[in-house]
Amino acid sequence: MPELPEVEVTRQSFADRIDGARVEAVRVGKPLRWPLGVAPAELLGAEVGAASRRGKYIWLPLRRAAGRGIDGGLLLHLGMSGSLSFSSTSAPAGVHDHFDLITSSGVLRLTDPRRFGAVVWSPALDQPPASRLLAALGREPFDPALTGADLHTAWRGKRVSVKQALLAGDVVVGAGNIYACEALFMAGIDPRLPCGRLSRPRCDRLLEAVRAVLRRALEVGGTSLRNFKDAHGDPGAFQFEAKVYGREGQSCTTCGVASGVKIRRVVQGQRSTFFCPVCQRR
DNA sequence: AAGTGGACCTGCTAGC
DNA sequence: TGCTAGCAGGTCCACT
Repeated sequence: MPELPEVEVTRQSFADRIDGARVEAVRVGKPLRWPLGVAPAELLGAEVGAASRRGKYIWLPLRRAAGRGIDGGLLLHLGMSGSLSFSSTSAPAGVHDHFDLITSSGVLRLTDPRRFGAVVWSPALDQPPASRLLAALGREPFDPALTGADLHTAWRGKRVSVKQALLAGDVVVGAGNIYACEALFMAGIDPRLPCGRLSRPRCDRLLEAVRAVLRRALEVGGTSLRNFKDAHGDPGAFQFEAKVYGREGQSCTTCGVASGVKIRRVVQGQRSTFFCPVCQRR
């Protein structure tokens, strides 16, 4: 579920409420992608700080307080199917609830059927294991210093498709399968084009499209394909605005109304890519 | 070195 | 109705 907008919407939906809370208990369910890396008891009594986001990760700082707890933080990732909820009451844990941080302000709960998500303790963001997990991440899409020239430079000479290059997230983070498809549509670029063949102006346009798509998704609370909800339990609405994602065989909203041009689906790097063969050019 | 494919794990849906 | 194949929002790792 979670690409940058979903992660950010989730973060915003609980950050204020958990800030300053005291960790009272920790419940660990089935194993997630990586081990927690700390004995849950070590966290008890720690004070929670302001949750931040880097790429699709959420960093929840913890501080030793009143002689209890441990300095560091939890790095959370929602994987493919994860979501976080924050509620003042602690409902019984369901089969897919694999981590509860029970605090004086409420319970932060990770629900993740496929368990590709993770909750990893780290002594600091810039120390392992967090630093190692974040090391390969590209720039934040809304970093004002990031320009199309950065994409152009990073992709020079590379043969991977621009769609896969976006998904790789080592130049610019945040666009997953849905938003990469949507951004390429908005920019009018064929997703199969080798990224090294993109002209500088098209890199500018692509970055602008990535930003526009992510910004819009943030505005409407992200995409809820199956069951994404923010920590309040509210779903997003971007799925109603997708122009290509999941629309294989349907008419292109831009050119297909009169001409009957249909959205196509191809597989790139074992992921579905949706595009308009007319609007998106090589 | 860059590029490709497999791995992780579970649930849902379309099709027979 | 019941089974199976195929698909799903991510990303790390091993191999060529």
